[in-house]
Amino acid sequence: MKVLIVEDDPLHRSYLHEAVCSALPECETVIEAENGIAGEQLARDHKSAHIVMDLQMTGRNGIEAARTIWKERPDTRILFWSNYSDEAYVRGVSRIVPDGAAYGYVLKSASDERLKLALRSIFVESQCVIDREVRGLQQKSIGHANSFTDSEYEILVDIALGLTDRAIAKRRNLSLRSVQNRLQHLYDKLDVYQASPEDRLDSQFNLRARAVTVAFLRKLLNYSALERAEAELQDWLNDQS
Amino acid sequence: MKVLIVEDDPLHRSYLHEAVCSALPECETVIEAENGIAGEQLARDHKSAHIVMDLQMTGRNGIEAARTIWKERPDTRILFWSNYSDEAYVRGVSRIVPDGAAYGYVLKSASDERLKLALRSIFVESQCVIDREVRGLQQKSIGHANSFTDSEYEILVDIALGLTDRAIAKRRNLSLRSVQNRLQHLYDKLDVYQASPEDRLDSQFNLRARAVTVAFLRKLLNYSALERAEAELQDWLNDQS
DNA sequence: TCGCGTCTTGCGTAAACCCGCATCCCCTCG
DNA sequence: CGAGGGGATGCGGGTTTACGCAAGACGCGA
Repeated sequence: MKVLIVEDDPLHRSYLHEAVCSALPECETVIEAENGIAGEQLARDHKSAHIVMDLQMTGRNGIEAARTIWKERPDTRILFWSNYSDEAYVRGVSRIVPDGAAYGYVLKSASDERLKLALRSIFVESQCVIDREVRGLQQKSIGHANSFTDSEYEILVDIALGLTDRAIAKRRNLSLRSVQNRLQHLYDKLDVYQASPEDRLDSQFNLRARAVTVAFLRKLLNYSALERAEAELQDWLNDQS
Repeated sequence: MKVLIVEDDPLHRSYLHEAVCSALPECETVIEAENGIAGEQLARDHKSAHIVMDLQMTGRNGIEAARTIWKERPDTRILFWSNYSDEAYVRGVSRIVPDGAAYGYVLKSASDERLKLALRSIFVESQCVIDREVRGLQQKSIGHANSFTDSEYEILVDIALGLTDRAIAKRRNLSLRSVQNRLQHLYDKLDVYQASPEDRLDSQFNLRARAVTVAFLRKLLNYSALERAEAELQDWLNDQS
């Protein structure tokens, strides 16, 4: 068995290395990459390797790297090991995982035990292991109450990128009014309407900008999500030319 | 000599602990805190302690913690040890450092040597040690060309929070037009006007939202800055009531 | 096949934004 | 002390947003 570790923090990398060796005695090779690009390359070079991947890396982040790796070899087993359980990450991951792939998501705050167990479950038993906390988010993200549908999330990203209603309409193939319609749903769900109930009507807030802010504060969006979205946007803009 | 370490990642914490012991043999006590709140408390309990602090922590982050610590004891020596050199962090730190205080800012990517040298310089020699890369930012942030004045930064934060022009005017004691004036300067500097020169005039972008986005992508803003700004905003809103 | 909820569109309006043009005020520099 | 530059304001108007109202469109069980 081979394991590829993709993690940019040297301390965490060596900790992982040790954890892998101790949890998987049958593993004879451990390879390390310190960023997403190198990780993709090494994954190509070592076709049979299982992967442990950090999500937050500078440059090419874990989600992007995982996407290209899975694109080339969908049955790769990947364990995401992250500091955070931002909804943006969780959503990002579940958006790219191929059907039937075995993968995992454990938080860095988890105990040694938990990490080792996850390593064995995924790489030996081919089981999915999702951290309880992350799982909670996924559930909520599907159960419709107070959570976000894909179309709402989509439009959230679009305004976060700074597109106009018109541009969104063009991009998503909708009428102007539909875009605005979706926006209203978004505003409702994000509860952007200032907590001041019987306060004066001057709402103080620019709904569009405020929506992005509260999404950020709620971890619905984060830097990495924005970065990816911006890249996609640029692609689209080029196609448009 | 006493040293207080404030850092939420256990691996980094123990690494720091070791670095401190080896760089400062004269240090007889090392105390650890795993978040900002605990850090503030321990700083109160150990008046003479020097501090090494992480910036990015969940809950109360390093900048907030440092601010209250410095408020109570302005001559405390603090070494910030961070993963990033986002302009938002650099700006946040230099905004709160008291006159004449000895402090430091080194990146986690720095070598052992660099870290140990910084520890000795600050805690023994009372010198300021700013990482070269961070220093670069600070300079640029003062040299006016293509950098941001405080008033521009201020209004950037305000729109990032989602305030309307009117609300900003009230908050900053400006006329509506002045707010819009500053906004235009901001848009200029952020170069929000779509890179498409001779492209069709439909600018695709909602300037206000786009400005926030590019500020984020350029690390002029980050989560922690938003969080702080939001807290200040809430205070202000309450005063308004 | 009917009925119902959800999503999409149009129309129309009031409010918020973006911004060129033109004063004023204040500070600095020669 | 006068010239010049930068920021604060007013005025005016063209755009874009936010959103109520209402008519279709689509899908899905009874």
